[in-house]
Amino acid sequence: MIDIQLIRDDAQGVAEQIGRRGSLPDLGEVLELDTRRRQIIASSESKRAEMNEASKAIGMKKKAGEDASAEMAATAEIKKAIAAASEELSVIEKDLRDRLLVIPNIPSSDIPTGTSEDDNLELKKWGEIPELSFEPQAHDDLGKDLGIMCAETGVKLAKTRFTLLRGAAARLERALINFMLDMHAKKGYEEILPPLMANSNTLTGTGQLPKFAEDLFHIEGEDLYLIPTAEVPLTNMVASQVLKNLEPGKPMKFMAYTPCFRSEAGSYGKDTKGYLRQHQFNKVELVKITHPDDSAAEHLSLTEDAESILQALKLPYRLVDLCTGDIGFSAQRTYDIEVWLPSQNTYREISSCSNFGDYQARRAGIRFKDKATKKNHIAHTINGSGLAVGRTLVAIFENYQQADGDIIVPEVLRPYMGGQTSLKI
RNA sequence: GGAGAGGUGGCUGAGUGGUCGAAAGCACAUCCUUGCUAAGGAUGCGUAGGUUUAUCCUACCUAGGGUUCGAAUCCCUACCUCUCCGCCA
Repeated sequence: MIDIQLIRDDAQGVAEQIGRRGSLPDLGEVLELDTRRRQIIASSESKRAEMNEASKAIGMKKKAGEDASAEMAATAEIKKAIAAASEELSVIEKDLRDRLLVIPNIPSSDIPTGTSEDDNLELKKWGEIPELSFEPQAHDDLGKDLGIMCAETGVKLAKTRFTLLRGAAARLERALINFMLDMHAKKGYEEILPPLMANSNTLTGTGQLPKFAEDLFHIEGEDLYLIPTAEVPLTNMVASQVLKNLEPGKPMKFMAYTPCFRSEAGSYGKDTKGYLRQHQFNKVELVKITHPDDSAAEHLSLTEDAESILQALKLPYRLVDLCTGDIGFSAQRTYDIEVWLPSQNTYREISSCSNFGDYQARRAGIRFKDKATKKNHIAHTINGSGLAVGRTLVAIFENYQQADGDIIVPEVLRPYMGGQTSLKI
């Protein structure tokens, strides 16, 4: 949620900034509701004060053994007025909240304005694109030939967009998970093993609900959803809390390996082949809860933490600053890391690292106490994939493939693979 | 799933109809003491909203309804927790 005070101060300016995403939000209704809300609060609260006064007087009289029936009769009218006002108020507040919840975050002022990924800004490229003396094969063909990546079996067991890994691929996926967690542990992230389901309140905190319910798998008959990313449980761990020790330079850092579940509604026909876009995929997620003063710096360093995995695996990638039309609903700035895929002759997203500013934290009620002023303020939240495990496996298959269809195991992973140096036909 | 008990501030825990936003202790902060010394003392210390920004008002004792002039306290519902039984990795 964006700060209502910003809209009060300069609705036009806020609308224009959000408008950089592509469509201008209508903040007029919000502004009207906010004004009306404050009017009703003012009048109903003075009525309540009157009522409290009267009740207190009645109590005194009764205690003194006097008759208070006249005073008691007089409260009836005040009571009616309070009831009417509070009913209108609750309607207005719900309406206002519902509207605020579907307004996206204000994009950072210094990111490129644009309408699609074509307008994203490339910040850097890392690594050598492999010069192959043969036509590179797609990862799913390589996996199929090796007998270790079985799309048909996944479909048989569940439905389309499910894949079963076996043997060396299953082990490689597990090796990647352990490798990533071990790397990030050295950077001070605390490992978390969260629930894989979350309730609607939790999903509202990070912004998936109410607007994007159709992207989630819902558990029938329960207020529970399968998590689309570990961002949801990790960020909401500290929801509704006032953090006592959050200072600049001392962010809270969490990481988790979890499967992620996405309905992929609206992505029909996109990436239907292969292991790139699945209903279920593994991811190691990094989350930071930070002081507002250093969220930008912590965002950069979290992105570097994600990059360090690709560097250790020697996989070529590029770093992209997403434009206003491509960043997510809750984000104010997002750096995407895109890994090179030889069979597609292009870079594909493998990590998305976002700074949400105070947007998620306001929704989730994540605050910290400023030690100097003793006031509470809204914290900032940051998260990023470190990395998407399935897509990393894809990148290894493709970048480490040999002319004969074998796949070399990256050196840093060999200790996690029992010393195995290659996956062989 | 069956039976019972319960949900109060960062924590422990009093409070069963009025002056209770809530005793006490712990923790925390500032200060004092330094022959009670891994201590003693003083003071402060919940969250949010509104506004005429005042040591003013309002709301909040899991959540939502209800009774009452008045509810942390009584009633109903939901959720959650604990104990016992059953089941189970």
